[in-house]
Amino acid sequence: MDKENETRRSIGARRNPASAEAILEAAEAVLAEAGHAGFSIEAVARRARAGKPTIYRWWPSKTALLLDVYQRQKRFAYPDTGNIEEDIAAFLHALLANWRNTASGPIFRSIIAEAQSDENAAKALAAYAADRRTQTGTMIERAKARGEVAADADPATIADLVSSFAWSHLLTGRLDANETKLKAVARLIAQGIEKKGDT
Amino acid sequence: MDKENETRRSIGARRNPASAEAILEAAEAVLAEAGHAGFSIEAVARRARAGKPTIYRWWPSKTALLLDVYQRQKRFAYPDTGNIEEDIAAFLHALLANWRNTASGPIFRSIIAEAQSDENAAKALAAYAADRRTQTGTMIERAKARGEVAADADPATIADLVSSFAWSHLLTGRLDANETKLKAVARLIAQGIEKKGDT
Amino acid sequence: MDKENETRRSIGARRNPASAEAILEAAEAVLAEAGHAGFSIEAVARRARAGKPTIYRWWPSKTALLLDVYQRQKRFAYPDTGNIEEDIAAFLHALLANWRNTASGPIFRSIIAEAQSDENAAKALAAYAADRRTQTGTMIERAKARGEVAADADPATIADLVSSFAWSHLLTGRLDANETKLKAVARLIAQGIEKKGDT
Amino acid sequence: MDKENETRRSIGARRNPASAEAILEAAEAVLAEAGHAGFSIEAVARRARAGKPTIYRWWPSKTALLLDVYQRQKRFAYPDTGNIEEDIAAFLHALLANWRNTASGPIFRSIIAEAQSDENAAKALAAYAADRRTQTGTMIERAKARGEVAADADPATIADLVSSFAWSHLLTGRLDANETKLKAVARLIAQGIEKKGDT
DNA sequence: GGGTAATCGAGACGGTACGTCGTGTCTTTCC
DNA sequence: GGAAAGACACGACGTACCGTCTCGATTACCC
Repeated sequence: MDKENETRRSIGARRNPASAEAILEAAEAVLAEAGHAGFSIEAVARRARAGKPTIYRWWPSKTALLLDVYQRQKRFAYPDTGNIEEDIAAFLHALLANWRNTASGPIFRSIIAEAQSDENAAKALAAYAADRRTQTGTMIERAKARGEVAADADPATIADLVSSFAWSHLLTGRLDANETKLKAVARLIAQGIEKKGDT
Repeated sequence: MDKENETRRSIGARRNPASAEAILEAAEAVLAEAGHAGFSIEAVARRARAGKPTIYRWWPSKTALLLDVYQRQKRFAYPDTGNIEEDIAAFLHALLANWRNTASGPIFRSIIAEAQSDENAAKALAAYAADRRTQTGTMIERAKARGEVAADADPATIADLVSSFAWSHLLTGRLDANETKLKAVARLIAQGIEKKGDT
Repeated sequence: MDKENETRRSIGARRNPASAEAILEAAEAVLAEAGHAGFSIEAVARRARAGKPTIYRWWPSKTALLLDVYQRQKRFAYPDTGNIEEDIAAFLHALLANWRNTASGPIFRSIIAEAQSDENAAKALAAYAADRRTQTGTMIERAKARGEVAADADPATIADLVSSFAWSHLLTGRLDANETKLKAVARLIAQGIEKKGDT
Repeated sequence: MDKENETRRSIGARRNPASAEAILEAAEAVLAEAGHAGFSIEAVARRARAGKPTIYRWWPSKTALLLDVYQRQKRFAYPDTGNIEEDIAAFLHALLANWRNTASGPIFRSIIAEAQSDENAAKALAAYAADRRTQTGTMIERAKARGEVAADADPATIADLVSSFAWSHLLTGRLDANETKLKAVARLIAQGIEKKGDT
């Protein structure tokens, strides 16, 4: 915090980690305070007391910086309650709460927005989303192993459905969805994929 | 098209429909050719051979213009097959096809992107999405009336789940989702909301 | 004043004097309040509750309107004290006071400014200034008749010198020139043109 | 001239003299070609192939730019003939000739016009005019030292009278005043301020 | 006394310029 | 050779006026 109240100088012919750090922190702060609209390289440079070229040297585009900032965000742990319906409900609850209470919500909104016009952002987002689906899919796999889920249910598809629901709430400013609704959705999906009792 | 190769004039103290038309057409063309990134009021004005103030007079923001363009594009009938699972599958299929095959897909992507930074866009999008959920909800209501759906299932929530799935495919460039996956999702949701007891 | 609180209507196929009057009054008021910078046809039309075309119909340009407004201004009487030095001093005093205390100062500034780019204004101003020089010249003629002034002194040139001095004070915001300075200038000129006592 | 047919670049974190030069040249050219009415920052920027912000960075207002252009133009030596009447005549002659034969005349007209609406221009012009009066006043001071001028004559006031006469001729398109008239004015003023007693 | 013609207010139209902001590139100076 | 600093050309932003137009209504004049 106060270690950077003085001007940073070059530390020789190599990247200054303090600058990189300051820039990422500034980017996060700007995003949290001013949102995607106020997020500009200029604003980040001003806030980080860094030169614009320093930013451009290490991040080729606004999108690259956004993605880096997002990577720094901590992720929550996947719930494992032993019951798929409760798992899904807890997952949705934790995801929305995380987006609502940390800087990661605005950041992820920005990335999605950016991905609609920027090719690199689009690729990065697609890759990230696919990875998330796989991760979330393991939750379903576990339930399948427990015999809760029908054999023909595709974990990635189900994960897709769950996170799509979360995304649309993020993108339309509905992160404060009430608990009842989340539970209803969890039940709906759990019921939709449940193993029919050997009928 | 060629009926307006001359300069448009004022037609008195009221809106000139020819200008409105030209602006919407130009907006659509600019969006199609330059994408969301290249979409600016200036570019639209140039293309439409209209003055910037004329655009600002009738559309308070870039987003308002985008939404108008989207409304012009989207022509979409809700399916009614007499079976909720087929209805959902057909709905998803038609929606993704519409986004994929017309200009409406890129336009809607732009609107969502815009809504992440612009407050007015956010409001406009939220209102639009809520309206869509209600519309789509009627599909569920019909099924409920037919006795296909459990009494405690909330049509808006189910519509939300369905359209969220479509949105996330739009936003991550997966409009070419294969038929099997769409059918699987439709079955999953139909099963998740089906009326018990009749089994 | 209150005779025009209602919307003026056409009075048939002829100029409505009430409109002309309202426009000239509004122009004068706008000029007095906002100065040359804030003087626009739009502002005058708004203030006069008149349509812009009504103004353009009767005054082809901003300059024409300005000139008309200036013509409406009352002019002061030329002093005649029986002594040329006092006449000049009184003339300068009255002219500067008139410009300072009435709307005519800002208006005349505007006309001079306008005349620097507008050809018509330039012609009108040149004609007006020449006329003024002739008028003021009569003051000198009288003195000549009284034997105060040398025979070879050209009244128009002297009037030119006097009014130039006033103009430059108007144009550089020095209308509040102190009395002593005006008197000194009057004495200087009077001395410069005095009949040398038959020496 | 042709050394800058390519785009100018930044030369680091300091003012690029080539840009300043190009802007001043462009401003002069625009003024010469389009006159005061067609003189806009946009036009200058276009012509100079410079960005508008570059102009605004160094010249806070249109007038500041105009004044700079005027300073570049005006090269003017004060006459010193050893006789005040001849000095004044030569000064007037040289000043009007300079305004008539170089671009400085139209430019100064523009500045005066601008000063009638723009507050900053007014201040800049007032300061400039006061400085000129002081400069011209030294001509009178010299004559005073030679014993040509009465002790109570104020150099600044006399300079004011002389330059006012020149201004009014500039502003009303009378720069081609004949020599006789200028001489008459010079004699008038010289006579008006001459030291008495020595007669 | 009915039709015509010119007037009125209103305000939209295509434009141009305003002054500001952000973009990504460049160069110098300091470490 | 990295870093801060900040100038550069560019172009979009949203606003204010420009001068022109077309409207619907309102009379006065002329046949």
